[in-house]
Amino acid sequence: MQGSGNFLTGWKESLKDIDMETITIESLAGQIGKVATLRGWLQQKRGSKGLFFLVLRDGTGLVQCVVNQQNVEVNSWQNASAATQETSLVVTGKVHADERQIGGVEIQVSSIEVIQIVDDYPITPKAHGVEFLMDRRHLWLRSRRPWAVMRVRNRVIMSIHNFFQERGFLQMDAPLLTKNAVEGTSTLFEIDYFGSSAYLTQSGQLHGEVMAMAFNKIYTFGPVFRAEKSKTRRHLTEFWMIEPEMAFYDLEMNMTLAEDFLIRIASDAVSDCEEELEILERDLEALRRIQAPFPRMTYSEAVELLQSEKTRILVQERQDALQRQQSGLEKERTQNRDVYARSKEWKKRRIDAREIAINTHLDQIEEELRNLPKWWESAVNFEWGKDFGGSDETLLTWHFDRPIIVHHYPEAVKAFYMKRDPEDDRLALGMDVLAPEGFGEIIGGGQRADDLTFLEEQVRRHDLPQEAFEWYFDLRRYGTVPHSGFGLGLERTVAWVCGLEHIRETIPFPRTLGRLAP
RNA sequence: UCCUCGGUAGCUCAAUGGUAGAGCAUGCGGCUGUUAACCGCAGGGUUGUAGGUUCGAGUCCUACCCGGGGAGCCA
Repeated sequence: MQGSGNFLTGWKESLKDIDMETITIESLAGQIGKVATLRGWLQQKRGSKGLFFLVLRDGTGLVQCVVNQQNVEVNSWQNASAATQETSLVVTGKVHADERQIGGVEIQVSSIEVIQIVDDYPITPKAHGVEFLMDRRHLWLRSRRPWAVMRVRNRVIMSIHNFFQERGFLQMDAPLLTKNAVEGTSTLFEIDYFGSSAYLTQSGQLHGEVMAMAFNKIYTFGPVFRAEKSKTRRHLTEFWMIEPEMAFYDLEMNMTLAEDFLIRIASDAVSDCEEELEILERDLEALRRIQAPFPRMTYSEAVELLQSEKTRILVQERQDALQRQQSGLEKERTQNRDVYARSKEWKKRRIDAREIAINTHLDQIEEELRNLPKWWESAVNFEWGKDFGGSDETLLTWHFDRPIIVHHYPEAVKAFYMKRDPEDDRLALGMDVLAPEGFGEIIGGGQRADDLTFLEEQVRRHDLPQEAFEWYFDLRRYGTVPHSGFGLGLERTVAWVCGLEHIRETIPFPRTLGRLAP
């Protein structure tokens, strides 16, 4: 059947026929010398008079397919000639090893059938802005970069399940619709629930505690919703959170679990996502350094470090490095302009493109140079008792090459259900894990209050409705035990593993302030 | 809500207050080993909106709309 089917008129039937012999691009390396049939879309096309190079995408990878006019029927040659970007195709040909090509293989095409020719695919293989791409997210997902990110996301999700399942945790789900706010209503999405109001959950925390008292060690894995009006690279209004909750765990055990957990995620990504991380130009060494032990410090120690001479020196060094980069780029730009007039046309175009890249980079450097003094000022004036801001977290993580754990926070900046430090009532047994390289807080958690009287008092102090928490109080009435847990933000974690600047690239369809579609 | 940067061709970006341009994409032509292929030709614009200053505004001023980044808040 190779190369002879008329797909233009009857491709649906034919697809069924070839199903047995169709293989995916990712499995081509084991098919050298054989004839393979591939189904996919045209990512890119190059060519000359009697020769076309088609880059085929099938979702599992990319492969270059060479069409030589002398080796194919007229019909196939016309199909190759007519194929445009994202045209859906069935390609049959011999698999050749070729180290120069993507995936190390190349298809010597014997026939091409077209399923649909495409006109004017909007995402061209050139630079595009964020807004343009996000408006076309349904198509953008076909591109190489989202391909890599989504595959890493999938790997991270599998690592999470494997990690907990291997340790005897039960995966259980918390409800998404809730009657009451856990921590204030300002960040909750309110919905109509048969005439009365309800909210979309912003955490599975309290229900997680219920399940831990029933099943010992559990983890939730589900979406949460935050109506925060934040427009930053770290925020989504809908994101996925993983919340383990463990009976008979204290803060120390909680921190060790979080540490083992992140090490597992990073090491699985390094070993299983080599190709994806290479596409994303991720520094693998940075991920390989994610080893125990993570630096641990109390909030007070963190404040001290933040305001220390060591931080000032780091800021100074960063400033110097940026200024060196800046003058280097400016010098390059000047040199390019000098040679521009006597350059050939193609070279001029390279220089033009490079100038745009340099200008963009210089803008970023200038912005950071503007910010650095403010960051230092804010750090040195930091008052004990406040929560860390984004810049404070970034400066703290600059001191280390792996995630850091900050614990024993002032109780005022932590949730009402946190247990107090028995030795210092001003402190809560909470902990945050801050990812390195400025990726910020990816885990927040702690040991939960297990004393009924204390919790009732806390609910009063926070002006929360007592009756709504009766079921929660029951956990402290009937067999209360020390217990702990934490929440991991999936998208922030994926952004960190992939080394992405924007969190919105880490979820298939991001929901942010001002974006609800596609 | 506040601060800050931006909005020019389908896309990415240029343009001292003085005739709106380039590359890519698209169309046509050329090229048998391309890797963001290359070479030639062509079409493509109410410069976000509304006012104002000026002999003259993409450029300056005012207001508004939309977007990026950040603060607050957070994973």
